[in-house]
Amino acid sequence: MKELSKIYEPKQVEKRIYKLWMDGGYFRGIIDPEKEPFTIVIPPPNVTGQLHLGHAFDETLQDVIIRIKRMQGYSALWVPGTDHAGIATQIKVEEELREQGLSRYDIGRERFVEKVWEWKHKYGSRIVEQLKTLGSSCDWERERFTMDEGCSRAVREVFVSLYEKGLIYKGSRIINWCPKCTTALSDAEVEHEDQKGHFWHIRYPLSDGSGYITVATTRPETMLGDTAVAVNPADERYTELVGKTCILPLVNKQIPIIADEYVDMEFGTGCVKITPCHDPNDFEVGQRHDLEQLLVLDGNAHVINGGKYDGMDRYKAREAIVRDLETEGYLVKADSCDHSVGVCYRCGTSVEPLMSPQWFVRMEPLAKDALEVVEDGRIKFVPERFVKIYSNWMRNAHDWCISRQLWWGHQIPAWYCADCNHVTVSRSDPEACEACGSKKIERDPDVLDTWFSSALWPFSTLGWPDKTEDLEYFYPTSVLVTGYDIIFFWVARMIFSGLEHMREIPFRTVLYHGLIRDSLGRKMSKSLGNGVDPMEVIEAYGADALRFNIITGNSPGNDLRYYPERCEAMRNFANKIWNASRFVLMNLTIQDNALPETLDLEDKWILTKLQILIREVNENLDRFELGIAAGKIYDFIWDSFCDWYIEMTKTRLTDNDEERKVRAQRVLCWTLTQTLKLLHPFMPFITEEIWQALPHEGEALMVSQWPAFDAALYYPDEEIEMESIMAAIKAVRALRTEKNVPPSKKPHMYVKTEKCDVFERGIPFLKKLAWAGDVKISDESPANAALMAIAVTADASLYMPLTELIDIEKELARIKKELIAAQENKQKLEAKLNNNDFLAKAPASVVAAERDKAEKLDSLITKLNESAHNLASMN
RNA sequence: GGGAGCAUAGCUCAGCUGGGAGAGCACAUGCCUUACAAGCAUGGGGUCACAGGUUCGAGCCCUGUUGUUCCCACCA
Repeated sequence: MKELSKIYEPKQVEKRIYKLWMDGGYFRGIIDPEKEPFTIVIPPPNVTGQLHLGHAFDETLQDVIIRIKRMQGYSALWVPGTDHAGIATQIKVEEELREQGLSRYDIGRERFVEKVWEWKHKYGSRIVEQLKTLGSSCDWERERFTMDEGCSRAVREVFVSLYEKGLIYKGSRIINWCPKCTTALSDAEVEHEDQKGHFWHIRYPLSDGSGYITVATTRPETMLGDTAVAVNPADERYTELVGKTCILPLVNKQIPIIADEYVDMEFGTGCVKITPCHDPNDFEVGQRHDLEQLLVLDGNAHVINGGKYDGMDRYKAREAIVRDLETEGYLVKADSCDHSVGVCYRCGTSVEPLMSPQWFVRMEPLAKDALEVVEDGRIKFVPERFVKIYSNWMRNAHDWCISRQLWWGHQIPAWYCADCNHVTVSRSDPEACEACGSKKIERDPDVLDTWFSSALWPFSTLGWPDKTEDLEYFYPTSVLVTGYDIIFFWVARMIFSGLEHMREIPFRTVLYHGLIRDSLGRKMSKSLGNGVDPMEVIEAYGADALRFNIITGNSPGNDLRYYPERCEAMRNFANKIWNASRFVLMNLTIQDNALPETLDLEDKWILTKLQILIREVNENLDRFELGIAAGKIYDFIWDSFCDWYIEMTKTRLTDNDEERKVRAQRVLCWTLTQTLKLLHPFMPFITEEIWQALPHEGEALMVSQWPAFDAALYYPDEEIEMESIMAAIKAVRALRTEKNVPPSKKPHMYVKTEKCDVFERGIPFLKKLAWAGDVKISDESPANAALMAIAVTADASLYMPLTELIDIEKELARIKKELIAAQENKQKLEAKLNNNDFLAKAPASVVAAERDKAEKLDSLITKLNESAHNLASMN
């Protein structure tokens, strides 16, 4: 490394280091009764997907956490895996087929599913490789797939057992149907967007010829399926119409006029057309009034049972029906209006509510416990505000439609008997109907919602339904890290599934993160073309830079804007560490890595700063404040270690005194090592690379011990002394900058202070860091003070004979500015200290601290006044 | 219709259980000070959205207002 370039080149390091970890087997989760387990299961990315920045965000957070826990001595396990992603994957394969002019029906189910498996084998490893590139320390020997043998068995077991408990049922209900994906969707899979539309007012003639009743609708095409018109029973306008019938225009069918509480008298005309098969409310009304059910749209959203409109697409039918209504004089008016339209979350097509026989999970019995464990804190949400969102959903969750009219997925284990209609639901494929023994049974063609298998992920990946050792040891998992956008899809369902099947929560804490947006705050999407490929970022800046960019400045639950410039800054940081380490190595003559027996002032200072850092970082990490922790490590390395400590050691490293030299080396090396440990979870590659080059014990940084606060290395007095010298150095630098004095000019310096012994020890630093020539320390003012420039701190006045360079006016102005600021501060403090309320009510420590500040300020003001006076006399 | 988040420097964002406003980038000035110019030093720049309240003390807690983003919702 000593020979290596001035610039850190991640490309030459990352692959090699990852291999070192893999070869060492450090990622393996090992069952060890002596240790406490710490488990994370990965939110499985789509098996055929590509890593995007959202994944990078998610995985980085998990990797940071698992690496910290591993170093803290837990038996850490991060279970990786991928999701079969029903619709998404099926669509991709269908697209490929389409390029050959084929549809899935052309090749048939069996061949199609084979093709998807081929696709999975072709692309399934891509995302895994990308995760590795990012540095993810997953236990790859435990990698799982939602459709692998074990997970499939878990799915089957869960389905059958829920069915047996009556928690899964099949029924004809209104579901959300995507005409493009030609499948049912769950409520969670429907997104709502406001669209401009019309509110059509349509006259339905009364059968007895006594007039009309006017209804209003945004979807006139559904009138083909109307089987009633409803009014509110309390609505006096229509009381006498209830019980009569009216004639459905265009269809010329008599339908009843009924009274139902559901109707809002204030809204529209107060009359509602009832279409039981195409609207959830109307369905309910229909049930209450025993209305006829008439389906008028098929799976492609083409009209059926609609006479001359049959075969028309739903929008074409709407146009035609409106036109006909107008021609025939039934259309009263068409108001423009905004209304909320449900669209498929996959393809964006407007979903069609329609009645269809589907499988459902009964939510009410499952929701109760799931609600409780989150509300009573057995499962902790970070940040807490998501509890409310979760509770609200869980309280109002409708039954979950789990059947999908797809081919790729877990096929529902239900067989229908052609002879007796009995449904056989079974853990193993049946030969015959369990009720009548008939062999004429046929399996339900539908598959399960992808999220049905994801819901089992925390325990199916650990071997359930078998009672495995993994399950025994690693379940419940410790932290789940995921985006707040899938609380309902995934988190909620894992919680009730864990409780139902394991009788135990699936995880103790859920750490939510936000979405990654582009630099303009927009969601990253294919259509906008604003997506950023993490692989390209890693190629350009390195995985560590990407990781650090993502972690710093983000707080739990908040969205993150991605800024390429920030990656550059983080790359620069990596380079900074690289060069600091090069410096340490260049000067290193020792073979072991231990602190020296004697410590100098600056050593005690940096060690104290390090202890403070360790304490704070650990506190932040306990609260999942990863960004704050990372920021503090950044500051320590760049400011404390590089800009100050390394510079300070230079005075010793060039010394002839061998003992002093080695002391500096030891503290440098030890401090760097501790710092690398703290930084490792965030920037694993560069830290490991450097650590390997430093004198060390053990095989790898990633399995070394995490730093703990050590009171024996905490020297608060020396810290204050050193900071006092540093303040003097800063003041001198400022003065020199003010006067444009280059570092090459090294004037004599005279320090007047009451802390002579401290400043005696500071002489080398004043020479090195404040570019002083000879330095004299005294508690008296120099004889020729009037001819000198003065820098002032609370503990010292520093005089330099720079008369010829001084612009006295400017200097006076500067000092006066400083004086005014100090006096203002003093006034505020005085006010506080003269306030009896403050003295009486504020904690004693705060009062003492304020008094201390006041004393320091007094001293500073005196000195500034002195300087001003001197300068004025020179003028 | 219900709920939540956000509003802090030119930009993007931190800011812990209330105790003198921070970082990165950008900007200005000066430095090749033999680890690093992807660097060093120094500096300018903020009515913490607005209005009340609680408190000895508010960016932080409470109430309201405005702007903005998002989530949920079966008024056709």
